[in-house]
Amino acid sequence: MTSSGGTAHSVHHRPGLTVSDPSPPEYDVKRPPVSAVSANTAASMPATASSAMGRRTMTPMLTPGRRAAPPRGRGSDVLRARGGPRAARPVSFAAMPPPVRRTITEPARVRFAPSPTGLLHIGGARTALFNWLVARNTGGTFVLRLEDTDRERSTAESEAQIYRAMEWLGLDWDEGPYRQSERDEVYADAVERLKASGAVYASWETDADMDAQRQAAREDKRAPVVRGRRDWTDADLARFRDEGRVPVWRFGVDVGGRTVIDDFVRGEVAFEHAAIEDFVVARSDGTPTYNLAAAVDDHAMGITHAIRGEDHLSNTPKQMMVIRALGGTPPEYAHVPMILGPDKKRLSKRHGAASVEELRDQGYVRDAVINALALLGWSYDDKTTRFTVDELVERFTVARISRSPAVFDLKKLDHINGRYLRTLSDQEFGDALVEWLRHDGFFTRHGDGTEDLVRRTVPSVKRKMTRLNEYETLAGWLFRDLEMQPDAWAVLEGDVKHAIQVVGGGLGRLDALPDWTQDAIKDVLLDQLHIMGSNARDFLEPQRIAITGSTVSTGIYESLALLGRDESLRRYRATMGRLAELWNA
RNA sequence: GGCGCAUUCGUCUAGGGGCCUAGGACGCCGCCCUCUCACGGCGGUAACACGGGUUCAAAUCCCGUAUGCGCUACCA
Repeated sequence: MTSSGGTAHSVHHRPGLTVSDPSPPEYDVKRPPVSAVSANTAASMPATASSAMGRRTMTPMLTPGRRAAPPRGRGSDVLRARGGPRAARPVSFAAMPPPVRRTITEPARVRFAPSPTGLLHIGGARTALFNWLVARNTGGTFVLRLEDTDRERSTAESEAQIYRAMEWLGLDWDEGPYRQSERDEVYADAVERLKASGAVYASWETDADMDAQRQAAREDKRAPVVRGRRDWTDADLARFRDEGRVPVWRFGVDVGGRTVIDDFVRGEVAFEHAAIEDFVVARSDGTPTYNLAAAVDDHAMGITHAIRGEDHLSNTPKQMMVIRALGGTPPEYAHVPMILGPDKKRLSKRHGAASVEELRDQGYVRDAVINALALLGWSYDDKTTRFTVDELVERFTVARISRSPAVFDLKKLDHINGRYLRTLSDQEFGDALVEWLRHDGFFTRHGDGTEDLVRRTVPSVKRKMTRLNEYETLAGWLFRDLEMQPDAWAVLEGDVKHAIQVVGGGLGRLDALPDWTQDAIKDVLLDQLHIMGSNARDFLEPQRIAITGSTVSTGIYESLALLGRDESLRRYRATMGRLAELWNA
């Protein structure tokens, strides 16, 4: 394998491009179910949120020398030419092996580095998940780092929300959270070293100067890059100082070079330096910019693999340059595709349940969300769509991350959520439901004593629910006095005479029923149905409405059993009363 | 404007020259089950962006075009 990342100017060779292997093609070799990674997961599988969850202590500054350099060898990379050699016959160029997709097998030190400037939305959560999966899968380390160098936009609430969302998802981090705002010395030190080596220079130009440069380049159809003058005379400098000008520090890009990223998901991506401007590394107030801080931290924290959104791809060469100028080796990169809203635009608050916490509030459960997130931009094979978290940990590999952006589909999440809920035992479902209802304030509204009743409804609601927030509409009628919903009343009102006959018939039989069990209720109602010669729907639907006031509820027999004899009969009579009133009017 | 990335059913995707008259899942439609809504079962609808090239053979490789997205800040 060539050195990934590639030094500037380096030429990259693909070993496979030289046709030298005469070994017979391995046709029909099914893709190995998983790459070698699963072997070492057993030991690292405490997938349950355990260790570092909530470990909020700040580990002090890390410096490059602090920990042993992580293994960088690629000897263990799985080189996998899918499908094997194409042609056994005359070797033509068209038969060259396909691009190799590597994966990560050695213990990886990865990081999730959100900027606390808003909600953790599903795009960020997905990135966090992928990193976490790689860490757990390889027996590596998951680092959480807050990129809060933008003091204006970073907020404590946002930071807290990120922690809450990650904890809910069970994405426990092993180190951190580090805050860049608390690592000033690290960046200052790095900038000093860059100054000393001449990698950066003071740029005295005004904003107007730079805008003019960019504008000129643009009109010239050239890359809109900016380069500061480095040949000011002493007199110039003296004048600037007199004027009170303060320089920014720019990275002096080696204009003739190029940087190649050997990306895990995109393959080799090359950038000519001529199109990269001398980017600012330290602002005039001395604070670091993103491209400096991110690079310095990845290096200082010994990050071996940077798995992040594709929006960072274009900035990657800058970060690689910084790290190299510091004498380091950049991490390897995997740029995952963006997640878009239904309108194919970048995800934002406008897109409904775009934040992780909103998903929870709407009654989606953790495992379903994880499952859905994992399938956004990643797949295991051509069939499998359900995964437990443990299975994801075992099977995830960056080699199977897709390259194109994905639209997040709530309908699909609904399906996964419902499917997941139905796999739970009644006990587990009850626990999840009660927890969610408590969080939603259900017991505040209906009283703490209702938990027992909620649990008794579980068998009736479980297979009907897709989201936990549907409980209220399905079973809410049980917890309040009879409230006739307009659409339900309309059904009875549509044929008052029939309604009176049918509801009255049901009431008569139930009133005389000796033992109030679901089976007995069912028998007697069905018997009455036959006696009246009515069809099931015409007879049974009014019964539901009579006691629930709704057209949507748990099953009718179950509902009556749950309500209890006295309350059921009371509601029947109330409904009959209203019907009689209407009839007499 | 420059640079980069991407493009398979409405959506998520499988696919890496012949296993593809393109597979799965969600959605949608129909049927069955049925006390509503669901669930479940069965069946159906629907895609290789376009144009060239390479090849006996292209969804797959190459080139171009189009479109979308990203970066292009003293934002991250």
